[in-house]
Amino acid sequence: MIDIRAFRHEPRPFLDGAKRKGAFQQALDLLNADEEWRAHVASVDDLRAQQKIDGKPTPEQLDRLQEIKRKLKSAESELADAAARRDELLQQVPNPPHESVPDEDDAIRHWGEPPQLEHPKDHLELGRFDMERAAKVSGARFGYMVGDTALLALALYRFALDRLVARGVTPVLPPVLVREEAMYGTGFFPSEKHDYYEIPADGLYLVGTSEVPLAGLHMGEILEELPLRYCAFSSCFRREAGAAGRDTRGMFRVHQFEKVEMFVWSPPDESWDEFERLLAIEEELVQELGLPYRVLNIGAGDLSASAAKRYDIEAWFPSQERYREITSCSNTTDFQARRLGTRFRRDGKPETPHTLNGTAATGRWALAILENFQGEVPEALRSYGAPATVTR
RNA sequence: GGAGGGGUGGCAGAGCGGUCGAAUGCGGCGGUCUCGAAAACCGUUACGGGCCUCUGGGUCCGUCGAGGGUUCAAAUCCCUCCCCCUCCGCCA
Repeated sequence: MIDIRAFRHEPRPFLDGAKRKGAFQQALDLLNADEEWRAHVASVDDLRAQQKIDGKPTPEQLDRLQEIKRKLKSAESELADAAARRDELLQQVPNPPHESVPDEDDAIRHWGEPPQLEHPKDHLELGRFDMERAAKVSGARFGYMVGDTALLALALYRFALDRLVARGVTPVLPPVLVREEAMYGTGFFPSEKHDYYEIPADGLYLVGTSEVPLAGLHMGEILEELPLRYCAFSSCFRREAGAAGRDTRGMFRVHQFEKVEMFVWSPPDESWDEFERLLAIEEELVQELGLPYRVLNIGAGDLSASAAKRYDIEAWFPSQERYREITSCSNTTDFQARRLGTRFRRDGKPETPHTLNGTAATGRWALAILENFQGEVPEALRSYGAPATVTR
């Protein structure tokens, strides 16, 4: 959520930002709801102050105190209503985009050359994926990766983890089943609730990304030292309810995949440097694998509510003859941290840190590797257990 | 899954209807002492919100796992939920 006090103090940047993300009216409404809320806070606080008394009250005092109690009851319920309206709007006002965010997606850089292939085979023809049996066992949009293909994917995750650890990033194997609070705190709920799997019997949810358990790690804490740089390997689960009819072939878009995700807690004044560093790490990984790609500076309208800026890397997919997303990294500034209730101490005073996240490898990378090199495996992955050539 | 025991400040741990945001100890920070340090001693040390502000702060309100309730008054009494620990069972 946004910093309501900053918004109150200087509304313009937040209103402009909300406008770019299509939530101008909500921001305007919030300003009014907040003013109303503050009026109610004042009257309730005043009544409570009158209610204070040391020791036993005299009979005359008792009459007055009972009268105050009655007034308080209605004042408190009005306050609760005002707070609910304010909070609901507060959830809807997005993090303003950074000034360098364009209106439309902007390809800021290309690297590598798409391979010249007469008749490129796609990943299903190159690797060993068993989609039919997965459908039998789990349903549509699940897949088995078998043999060399499984080894390729595992080598990829281990490679990414290894490069990150070498940079001092702390590796984590997180829980992937989380409580509702973690989903709210990270901003995936309530807006995208239908996109994730729920375990009703236990009130838990399967995470769509390990960003959730990584962000949740320091929920409600006051951190003593920043930055904190983590990466996690986990399975990710997405219902992708609205995606039917698109990318249905093979493992390109499935309900379950594995991912190595980076997550950083940063002091506010360093987060834009951290952000560029995350992108640089992603590019180095993709470059070491030799995948041709482009970098997109994502347009304001495509940003999530929490992201102030986002870079995607899109790798070339020969079978589709186009660039497709393989990473996404965002600076959510203080938006997500405030919602999580995470702070850090600087000069003895608590402040809200910035959080950032970015992809360091996913199963989709394995598809890009198969398709771009038509079954040959990049040197970098061979020491992590992948065969030189993937056979089916 | 069964049976017990607990959740209080950075940590440990008192308090069990008003004088309690909360004893005491440890830790942290500042100071005295010292060539310096240790020890000792003195002081200080939770978070959030509203309003005011000479941006140093002032003032009022809230917070003792979370949410409800009883009461003029709740860390203390009642209800629901969450979490942790111990023993047994089960399991990788």
